[in-house]
Amino acid sequence: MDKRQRIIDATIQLCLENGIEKTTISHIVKHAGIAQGTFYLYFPTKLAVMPAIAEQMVTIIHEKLSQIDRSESITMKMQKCIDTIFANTSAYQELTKLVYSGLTQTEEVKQWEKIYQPLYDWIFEVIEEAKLTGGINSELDSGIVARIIMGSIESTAEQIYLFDYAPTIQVEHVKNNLHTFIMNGLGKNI
Amino acid sequence: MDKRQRIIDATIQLCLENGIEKTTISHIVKHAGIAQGTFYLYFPTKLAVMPAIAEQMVTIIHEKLSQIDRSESITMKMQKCIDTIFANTSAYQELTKLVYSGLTQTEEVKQWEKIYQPLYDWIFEVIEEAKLTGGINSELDSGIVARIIMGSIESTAEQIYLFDYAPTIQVEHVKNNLHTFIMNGLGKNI
Amino acid sequence: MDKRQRIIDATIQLCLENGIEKTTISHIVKHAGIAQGTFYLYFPTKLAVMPAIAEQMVTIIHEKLSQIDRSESITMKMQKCIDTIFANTSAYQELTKLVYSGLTQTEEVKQWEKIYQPLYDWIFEVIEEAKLTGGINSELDSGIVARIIMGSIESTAEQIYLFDYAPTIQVEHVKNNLHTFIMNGLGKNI
Amino acid sequence: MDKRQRIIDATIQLCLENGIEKTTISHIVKHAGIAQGTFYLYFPTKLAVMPAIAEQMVTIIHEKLSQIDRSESITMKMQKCIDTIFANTSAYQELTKLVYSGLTQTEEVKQWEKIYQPLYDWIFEVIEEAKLTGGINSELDSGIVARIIMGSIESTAEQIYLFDYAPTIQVEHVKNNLHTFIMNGLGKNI
DNA sequence: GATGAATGAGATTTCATTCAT
DNA sequence: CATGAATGAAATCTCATTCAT
Repeated sequence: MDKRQRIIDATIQLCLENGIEKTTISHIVKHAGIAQGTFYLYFPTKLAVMPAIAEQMVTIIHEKLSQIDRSESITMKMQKCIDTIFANTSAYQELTKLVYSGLTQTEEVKQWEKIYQPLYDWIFEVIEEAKLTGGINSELDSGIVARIIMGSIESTAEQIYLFDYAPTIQVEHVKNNLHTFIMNGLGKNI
Repeated sequence: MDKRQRIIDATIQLCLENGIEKTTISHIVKHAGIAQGTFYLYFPTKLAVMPAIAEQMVTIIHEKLSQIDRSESITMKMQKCIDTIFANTSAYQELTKLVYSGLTQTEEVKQWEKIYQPLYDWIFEVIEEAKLTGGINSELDSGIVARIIMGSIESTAEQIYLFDYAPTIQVEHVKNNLHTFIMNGLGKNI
Repeated sequence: MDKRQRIIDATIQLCLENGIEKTTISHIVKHAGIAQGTFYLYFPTKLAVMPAIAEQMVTIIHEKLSQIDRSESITMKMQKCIDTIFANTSAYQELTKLVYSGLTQTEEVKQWEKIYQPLYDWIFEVIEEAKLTGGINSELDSGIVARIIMGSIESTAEQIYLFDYAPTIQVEHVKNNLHTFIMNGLGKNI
Repeated sequence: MDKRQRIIDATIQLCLENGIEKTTISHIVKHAGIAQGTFYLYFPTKLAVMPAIAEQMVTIIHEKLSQIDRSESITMKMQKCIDTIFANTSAYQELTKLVYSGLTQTEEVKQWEKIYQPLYDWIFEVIEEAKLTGGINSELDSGIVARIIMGSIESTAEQIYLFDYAPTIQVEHVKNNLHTFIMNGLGKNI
């Protein structure tokens, strides 16, 4: 019904199937079941749809993170955060690729920061809280470290699921290393 | 002389100037000073040039890392590694974007792992050596952590230079946080 | 007005002037006064226009045959049929060639039968009527003989006009032989 | 070994597989295992290979016709001629198509007459002999009728094998009609 | 004779964009 | 708001032909 949403859905599906380059507005409108001209009533270009897709994906992750019990330890929270990102990257491998290359291809790149904000905020809160409750003993800038952590989790997940590093069987081993590294990094247990 | 190299060079330069989308094969051949058809003798499509570019970029970084004195401490080496990646990402912002979206758009994705191998190996050696000389006291898997570290450095650099996070003035502050986080992560000073 | 018809007309005219090989889609659209992309809204390839042309040509011949008075003798009708096919092959030499090689080059070959049907039907009717009125005394299968006759007329006309057999001056002599042969073949005058 | 023959063979095979239009000199030389430039030492263009192919095909038919016993009756000879052409068209359906459209596409068309000469001559001799021995009582011009007959046999065979007329099961029925028609046409048995 | 990398004119094809309905 | 036929600039891609080796 909602034409805007139908455009987004069609774009996701087509890009997943054929890649961004080969997905054209003509294909999108055909797949969305709308007229050629209608596209332009909602988006100026094909790449302008990407932020909407990214937003949708970030929202999914954020919802999962929000369900984590606030009273849990930072160790546990970070564990679950890693699990969530890994699960998401695994499930939406191609979509992740899509969002990445979609965003990097345009001036929309700058929006990345804003779209990711909720995730950074979530980690930020976790760190700040841990600082207060003595969960960690860190001198680090929470805002910056939040980004570093999110980046390291994502890039590790990508290396595994997108770039084919390591047999899938070792995923747990990698996740454990990553978790230890991050907790160490935050100065936990010192 | 070498036509293949001239195609790669032209592709890099044009993509840096105008972005991937707007760089066409027609532009490339014109800039490379070769005939239209000659392009197809070396690459089947525009995107097929990307792995060659990625390789070249990794080579540049690797050469810089190789120049670091082997006798330096791991702390110093990691510092210089961060500096190198940041400098590179800053200098070749667009090329970085290019490599990223170029690689993710094709089946070549899987090559990424292989192309990056030299960089992972360099960090791996640094960690292993530090373990031996007592520079760090880590139980972590060096192969995995090498990838985590490289990922965290790159993603942080990208957030700064590509996604416009943080005013440039704070770059040193971010780098310090990143360095501390990594060294902590490795279990240094425990 | 009708873009499809304009494409067909332009294709015919250009192929008559320059041959099929040298007629390009670019030429066709220019001559038809439409945009390059418009061609592809109606036909996927140049050769896909051929069946439409064949149909048009058969229609022309069929109209001429239809004008022949039904009350004439089979001898007269066959004479006029020969004259019509010869005149047509002579006038549209290149178009005939075009239709032939156009149709044989694609999967459309099978359509030939269907397109030619009206001509076969016309001869079929003539033979059947002659059988009834005693014009001929033939045991032959009218459907099959209709095709044999049409084939012999066309191939003879082609030998003369396309393959340059016999000086033009002898055309009447050839036509007479052909007519006698066909009438004999049908068992006339026995 | 013989490069000329290898070009011809490659051209036949490739045209049978992909059609004339889509067969390029590049494909031919690759398939023939010779260098790009070598082609031009033997043929000026792709279509210039066609007469060589036609010649090859006509030679095959002519050899079969030559094996027919000279002492047989014209009725028998014509029967065997029909059988030979039908068998050939059936076996080399695609090659026939190829030769046809290949020849009609160029100025080489005029060579058709010359290439076919041996076949016309064979029928010519048969008719002339029959005239002498009283096998037929025809006033027709043997040279012209030879062409008419050959044309009618070929076009009928094509209708059956190329254009899909009539179920294969009726082939004998068609051949019988054709034979009767031709013998009648020649004035036999009057 | 034979080679095959290189050429580049020109063909096909695509597709974002418009605009009258 | 919505449509979709038409556009045409510009892209990709082909391929006959050449020529230095």
